[in-house]
Amino acid sequence: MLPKDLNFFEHVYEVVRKIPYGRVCSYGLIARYLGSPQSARMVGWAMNASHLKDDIPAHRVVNRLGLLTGKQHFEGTNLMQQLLENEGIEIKENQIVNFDKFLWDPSDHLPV
DNA sequence: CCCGTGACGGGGG
DNA sequence: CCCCCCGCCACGG
Repeated sequence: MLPKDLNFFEHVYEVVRKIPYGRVCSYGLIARYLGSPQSARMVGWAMNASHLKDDIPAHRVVNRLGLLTGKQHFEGTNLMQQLLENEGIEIKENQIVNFDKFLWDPSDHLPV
């Protein structure tokens, strides 16, 4: 799957929809799972466009260090953090505490 | 058409 | 910790 594929965004959305409640994933892992490891930016772009759809848990996508780099794109000043905290994820200084415990890698749970 | 700008990530200094 | 460069590519000016 290449980002040139017109359905790249849709494939990203399919993966994001499968991130379990209370877990998070990174842009890079999603790109890697889709066979386009260099296209993490496009995953971010897909999230940017995802606000049109209401069935995509975009708050569960963070950067590779567990930082809430996308929070500016959510309403208000703290919606992304609040949504994650509602799912039992602790955040300190914009960073998910015990990130490795919550990280969900699609390659470990979804078919190739 | 070129160019700057990114919800990114890896590499190097 | 800081910085820069590169690959990636959609979008707007």
